[in-house]
Amino acid sequence: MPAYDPHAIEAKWQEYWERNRTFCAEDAGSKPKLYVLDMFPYPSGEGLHVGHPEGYSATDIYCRFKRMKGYNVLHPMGYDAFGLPAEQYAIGTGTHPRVTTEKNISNIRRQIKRLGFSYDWDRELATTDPEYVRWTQWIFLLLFETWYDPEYEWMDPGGKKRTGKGRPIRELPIPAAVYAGGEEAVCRYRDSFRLAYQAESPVNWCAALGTVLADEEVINGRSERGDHPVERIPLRQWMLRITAYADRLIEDLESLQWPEPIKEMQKNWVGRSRGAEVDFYIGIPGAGYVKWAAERKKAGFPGEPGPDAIRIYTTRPDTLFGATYMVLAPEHPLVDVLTAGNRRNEVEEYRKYASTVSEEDRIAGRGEKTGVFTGGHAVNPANGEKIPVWIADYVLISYGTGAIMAVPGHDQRDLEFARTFRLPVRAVVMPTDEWFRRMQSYLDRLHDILTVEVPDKEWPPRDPIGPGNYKDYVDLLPEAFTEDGEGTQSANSAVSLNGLPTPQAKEKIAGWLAEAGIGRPAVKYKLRDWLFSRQRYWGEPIPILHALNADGEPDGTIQAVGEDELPVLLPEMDDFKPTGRPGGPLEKATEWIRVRKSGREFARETNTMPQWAGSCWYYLRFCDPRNRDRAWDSEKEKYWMPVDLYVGGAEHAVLHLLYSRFWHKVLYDRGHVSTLEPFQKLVNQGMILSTTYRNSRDRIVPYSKIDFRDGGAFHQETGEELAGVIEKMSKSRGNVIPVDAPVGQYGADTTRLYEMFIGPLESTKPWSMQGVEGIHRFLNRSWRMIVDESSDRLRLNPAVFESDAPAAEEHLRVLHRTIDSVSGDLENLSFNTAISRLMEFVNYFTAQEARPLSCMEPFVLMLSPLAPHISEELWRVLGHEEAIAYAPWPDPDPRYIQESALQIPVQINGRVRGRITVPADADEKTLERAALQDPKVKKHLEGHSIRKTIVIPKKMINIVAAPEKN
RNA sequence: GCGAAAGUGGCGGAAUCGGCAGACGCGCUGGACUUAGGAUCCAGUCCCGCAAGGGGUGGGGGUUCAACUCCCCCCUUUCGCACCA
Repeated sequence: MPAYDPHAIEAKWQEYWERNRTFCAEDAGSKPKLYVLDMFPYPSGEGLHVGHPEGYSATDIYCRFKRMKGYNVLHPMGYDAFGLPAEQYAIGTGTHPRVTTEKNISNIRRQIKRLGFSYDWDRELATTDPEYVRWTQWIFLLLFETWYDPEYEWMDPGGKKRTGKGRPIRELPIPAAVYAGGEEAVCRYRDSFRLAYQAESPVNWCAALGTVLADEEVINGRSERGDHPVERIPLRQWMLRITAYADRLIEDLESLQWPEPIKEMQKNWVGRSRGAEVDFYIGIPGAGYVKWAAERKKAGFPGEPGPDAIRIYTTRPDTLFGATYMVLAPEHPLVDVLTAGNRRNEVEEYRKYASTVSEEDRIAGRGEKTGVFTGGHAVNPANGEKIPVWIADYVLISYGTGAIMAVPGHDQRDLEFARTFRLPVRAVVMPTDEWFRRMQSYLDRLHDILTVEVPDKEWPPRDPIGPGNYKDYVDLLPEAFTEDGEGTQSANSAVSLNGLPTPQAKEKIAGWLAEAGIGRPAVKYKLRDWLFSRQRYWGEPIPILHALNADGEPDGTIQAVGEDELPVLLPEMDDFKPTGRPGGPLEKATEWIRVRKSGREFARETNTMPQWAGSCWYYLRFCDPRNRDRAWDSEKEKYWMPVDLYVGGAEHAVLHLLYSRFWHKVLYDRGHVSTLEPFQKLVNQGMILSTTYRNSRDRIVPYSKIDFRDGGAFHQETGEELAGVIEKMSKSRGNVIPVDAPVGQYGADTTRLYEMFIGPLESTKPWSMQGVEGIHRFLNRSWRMIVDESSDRLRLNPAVFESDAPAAEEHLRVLHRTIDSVSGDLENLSFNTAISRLMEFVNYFTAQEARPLSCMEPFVLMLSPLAPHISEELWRVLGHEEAIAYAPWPDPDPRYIQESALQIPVQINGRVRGRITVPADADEKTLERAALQDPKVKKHLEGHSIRKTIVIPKKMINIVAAPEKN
C-alpha cells in the first residue's frame, strides 16, 4: 500500500493503542505529572458535529507533546449523561432514559475513538453510573452536614491567613435559648445553617414541561427548551448556600491562569457590593419616633429591625439626606403593615400585577416606572422628615433587604420614578464640573428644540447650570448625578457631610449611623443561593428522608440517608409523563418512596439534582475512578490535582465553573481535597461556524439537497446557485456538519489537523470543506516525502538516505528552526502556526533530491502529536519497532538556529530601500558602513543629507534623511 | 443601557518585545505531465501603475527615527449582563 490510506492506517493504530493500553496513566512515578481535562460532553442523540472535537484535538495534541517531553499525563474522558433531553424523549416515546442515554453514549464513544484521541479509556465514566451517583450523593450529604462559620480563622496552603470556613454541623454552637427548646428546636436550628437546606421560594414553574426551571433555563419568560410559558409559584426547594462562599469565589480567582474576561464574568456574577444597612422608623415624626431613636442610640443597631422599622440597603449612605421617599418590593412582608385602609385595594391590585407579569414584559417595560403609594410613612433618620412609602416592581425582593431609600437626586431609577409620580427631588451631592458641562450641552440643545413651561421656574435656565443653581434644577435635569462629588444640603445637629468628597462622606455618615444605632456597614451580593431541586426523573435522587407522622404526612423533620445505604437509585418506571403537579414524576413511585427505618416511617425526597451536579466533581473521580470504598483516594488526589489545563466552551464560563469551584471549596474545607481551586489554567475554545445556504427566496436549503461543484453550491433539483452565510451550526439552519463527514472522507488525522489549522484555538472560525482539502494534501505530501509511492511495498522514498555523515548545514538549519518554533507553538497551544512551520518544512524538503534520514525522523516526531496515526506509520517506515507515542521530543540545536550571516533591511525615512547581508555579530558601525555602501541606498540618498541613523543590530537600519537645500 | 473582546488581501489567518505587513493554507491565473483531471508538479497572485514609483492593517487624530502593535476620539461586529439600590 504505497499511497497514503488514512482509513487503513487509522484503524490499525487505534487498535494497537487500545490493545497495548498505550495511554493509560500510572497514579505515581518519577516523571512530573500533568492533568489535562476536556469539558466532557452531554451524549445527545445527534452525536458530535465538527465543533465538538476542536477542544479535544487541542488537548490531545498537548498531551501527546507533553508525553514525549517526559510527563506522566492524565487525560480522561466521560459523559455528562443525566439531563432533560433523554427524559423528554422518554415522555414522548416511553423509551427509558437509560436506554436512550446508553445508546447515545456508545455512538459518541465511537465518534471520539475514531478520532484517535489519547484518552485513558480505563478511566471512562458516565455521571449516570450507579457507582458515580453514589459519590455525587455522598457530596450532597457532605454539604448537608456542613455549615459555614464566617469567623473561623485558618491558614491556606499558600500560608495566607483566611477567615471563614465550612465546618461539620455538629460543631455548630447551639445558643442556650435554642437548646432549651428541645431536640426539635435544635434540629431546626441546625437545618437553618446547613449548606444544603430547604426553603420555600418562588420558582419558575413550567406546566408544559411539568418541571421547575432554573433562572438560566428561562429566556424572556419562556422555557429555553421547547419555548413554553413559565410562571412563578412558591415551592419547597433544596438550596445550596453558595453565597457563603461568595468572597472566596472572588478572591481565589486571582491565583488562576484563566482568561481575564471569564474572571470578570465570574466577578460580575457574584456581584459583590459594599454599602450600609439603615433602619427607617415606620410612622411620622413625633413622640413615637423620638422614643424609638433614643432607644436605638442606647441599644445600638439590632440584628433584626423589629416591627417598627424598615431596613434598607444602600451603596450610597452618603445620600441619606436626599432620601425623599422609600420603595418596598411588592412582595415585602411589611407592605401589609404599612398599607393604609383606603389604599388596600390599589396595593393588592398592584401586588397581583407584579406577581403575574412575565419577566418578558418586565424587561420590555423597563424604564417606565410603575408603583403605588401604600399610604404609609417613615421617618428619614438624617433629617427627621416624614417620607412616603411606595411599592414598585423596580425594587427586587431577592436583592439586599427588598427595600430601598429613594434618592431621586442621585439615582437614575429613583429619578424616573419620582418624575412619574411627582415626588420631591433633592440635591445632596454637588456634581463635578465635567458633569455640569455635559448637562449644559444638553440644555443648549434644549434651547434650540423646545421650551417647556415649568411653573415658578425658568426652564431651561438662563444662567449656565452649575453649583449656584444646581439645587433648583435637580428635578428637571435629564440625568441624576450618580458619581462621586461633594456633600451638600446634608447636615443635622449631629453630623455634616457638606463639602466632603463622597468617599469621606460615606465614612463619616457610617460613623454617625453606628453611633445612632440606626445603621451599619454591609456587603451584598447579586449571587443567589443555588436552587438545587429539579422535579424530574432523570437525575440523581436527593438522598434525604422525610419523617412521617401517624397520619402518613411529613412532620417536617428530615434525615440523611445513611452513607452505607448509598446510592439511592432511581425507581424503575415506565411512565415518565409530568404529573401536572410541581412534585415531579418520582411522586408516582409510591413503593419506592416508602421507607421503614428503626421502626419509623419515612418518605423519600422526590426531587432530583440538576445536571450540574454530576459535572461539578467529575475531575476528582477521574483521579481514582474505580474506587469502590471512597469517592477518591487522598494520595491519588494529591498526586494529580489540580487540573493543569481545562479546555471547553465559553458557554460554561459562569455556571459550571462557579458551581464546581464552590463544591471544591467545601470539599477543601472538609478535608477531602488538597487544593483551593480545581482548575489551574482554563482555555475556552472558539466556536466553529458553518455555512448556511439559502435560495433566492431566502429559504434555507439543507446540505442534503445541495451539489457542491465548480467552487459553488447549487440546488440539486432547481440547479439554482445558492448564497452562503457564515453562521453558528444549528439543526434549524440545516448547516450542522457531523464529525463523521470529514472523518469518513479524509480520516481522523486530516480532520483534527484541519480543526487546528483554521485559526487560533480561542477564536470563532468558519469550517470550510475546501480548507480540509489543503490539509489533506499536506499529509499526502508528508507521506510522499518519506514513502516510495511507486513501489507496491511500504518502503522508504529513494530520496531519503541514511548516512553517518552529518546532514548539509542548510538542511540542519531548516530542521532545527522548525523544531524550535514548533516546540514553542505547541507549548503555547498555537497549533495553527505549528502546522504552518511543518508545511514549510515539507515544502522545503520535497524540493530536495536528497533527504537525510536524520532530518525526516525529527519531522515525524514533530508531526506525531498533531497527526498521530500517519506518524506512527511513518515511524515504522523509518525502521522503528516501538510506538512513537513515548519517543522523546527532538531538541533544537542552538548552533543551527542562529544564522552566521543575516540579511538586514535598510530603511530610508521608514521605507525599505535596500538590503545588506552582514555577519550576525556585526556591530553598529559595521552595519552603518555597509548600509551606506549599498548601491540602492546610495541612489536614494542622492541629493539628501543624513540627519540621523538608527541601527538596531540583527534587526534593521533606518536612515533619516532630508533633501539638501540648494 | 452597562461590561468585555475583536476589526489585516477574494477567503481562513501570520507578524512572540514598537523594527521588512500579508508567513502558511484556500481560492484564482498561467504552464508541465496526461486519454482525462476534482491527482501531481512548476510559476504567479495586497491595491494603483507599462515602469519608475506611489498607496495600504475599520475611520480620524497623536506619540516615535520607526505603529497592525502604544495613546485619544469615532464607527462596525461578536459575546456576556440586564432596574442588583
